[in-house]
Amino acid sequence: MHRYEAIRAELLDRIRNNVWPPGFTVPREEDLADEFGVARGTVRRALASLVAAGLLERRKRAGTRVVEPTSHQSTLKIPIIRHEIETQGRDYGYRRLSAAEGADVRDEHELFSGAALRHVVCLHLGDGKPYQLENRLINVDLVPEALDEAFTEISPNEWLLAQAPYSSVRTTMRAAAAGADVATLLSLPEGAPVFVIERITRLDGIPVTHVVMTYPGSQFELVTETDDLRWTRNISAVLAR
Amino acid sequence: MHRYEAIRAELLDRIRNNVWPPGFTVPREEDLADEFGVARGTVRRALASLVAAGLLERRKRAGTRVVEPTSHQSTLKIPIIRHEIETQGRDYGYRRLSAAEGADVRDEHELFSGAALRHVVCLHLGDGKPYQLENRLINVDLVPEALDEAFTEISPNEWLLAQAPYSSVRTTMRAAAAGADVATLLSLPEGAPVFVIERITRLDGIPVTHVVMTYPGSQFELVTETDDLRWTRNISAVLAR
DNA sequence: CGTATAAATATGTATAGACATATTTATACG
DNA sequence: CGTATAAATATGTCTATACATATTTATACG
Repeated sequence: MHRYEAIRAELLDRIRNNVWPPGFTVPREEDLADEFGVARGTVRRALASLVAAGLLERRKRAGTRVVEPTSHQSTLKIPIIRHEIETQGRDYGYRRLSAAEGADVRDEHELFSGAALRHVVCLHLGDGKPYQLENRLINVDLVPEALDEAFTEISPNEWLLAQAPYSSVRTTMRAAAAGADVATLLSLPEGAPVFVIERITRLDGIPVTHVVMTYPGSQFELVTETDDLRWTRNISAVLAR
Repeated sequence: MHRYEAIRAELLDRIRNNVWPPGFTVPREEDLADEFGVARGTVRRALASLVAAGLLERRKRAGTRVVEPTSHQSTLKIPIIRHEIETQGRDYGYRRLSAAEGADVRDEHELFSGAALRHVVCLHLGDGKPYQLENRLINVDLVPEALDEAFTEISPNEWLLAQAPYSSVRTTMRAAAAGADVATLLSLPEGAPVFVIERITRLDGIPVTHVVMTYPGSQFELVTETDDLRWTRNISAVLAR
């Protein structure tokens, strides 16, 4: 175990056991360095990792304080769906249902402010059964290559991830009831619960793509896991049954 | 802008524009330090932040490589529900529905391996309307103070966050149909879609508490946002309509 | 007594160098 | 020609020091 790790563990222990309660101002770096017999840089490293974990907050001159616990925090990873299905040892299947461009495409959410769009609807299957419905708009002003791609073999999700750079992402998750059309496509009774992930991806503020991914509620769940700290940024995974 | 930030921005640019494509081995620290005219430590700092962001991976001696983009990643924060409701400018209401202990409590998931348990069911309201149903088991072998708390005024969620230390958390999210009992408590028609968050909290591997939180599907959504990088750990928020 | 100004100070950035440690690469050997 | 062994090397850890910069704290002033 490295010195900074040992120091981090010790500091974490003091926080966990309320030796340093929420709101407490931690001793300054120099004093901690003296206490542990290390250089200031080593203490700084331990402190930085506790800041990243959300346990401490620091302000220049004002010092370092223990954060009040107010929320659970974890990291969420949403992988390429093909990998997700294949990881489970199931057969991945893909079907493009429709593709449109130009005047045929309506920007319902008025997100793209008039940009030329491509609209693709497709279905991802696991062992032949519907697993995810992907409904996607692509800004072809920003990604003109999308016009040359039929998306009959590769899904827009995967294609875009490889092609298009982006700078910010907004992900929304919700539960909903399947409408008539979605129910048919996913082989569900109308009104059945579905898990919906909606994502808007931007490059420097301009929307690149908007996607609504719909999963049968009975077959899908999102799992994130954290370890090590009182709460922490961390490894996570998506599982589905 | 600090030097390490400028360097990070430049490296990020090279990755985004495929000057350094996925799989590419980045020049060694010393060469980068020479190129930018800074010390090795400064380059290391820029590289470290890109590793944290999931864009680079490094192995001793083997070098630094650009990661293949395989997933979207974001940070998820689930706040204390009272804060969540109050932040929206709505009236927070709380009602304990039931509390049990001892032989009355069944550990359906066989999670606690025989530990003494406390079982609390309660309802969180926004402007008087049901917002979240909280169904919780607490390991009183680990948190004996939970026996002295009636939970008529403070919710177990909030009480535990202040009291009990933990080391790992597993969060599961899914869409489901409301059963008869849940539907009644949340004032929903039976079979209506609900958003379910289930969380198991452990301390050194031993379960501290297990909670199932159920939200009306029509009123709740989870939002996470990232910015700055191709993909990134980052600020996030929970919104609900 | 409040307010502007100056001094003090904890954190933040950056440097340069020494040594440790995984891995890879080169070399020698059976 | 494959395999064990030694050398080379990129990243990782740690130290010690200098200076920058928000903020706070103390001081002087109207």
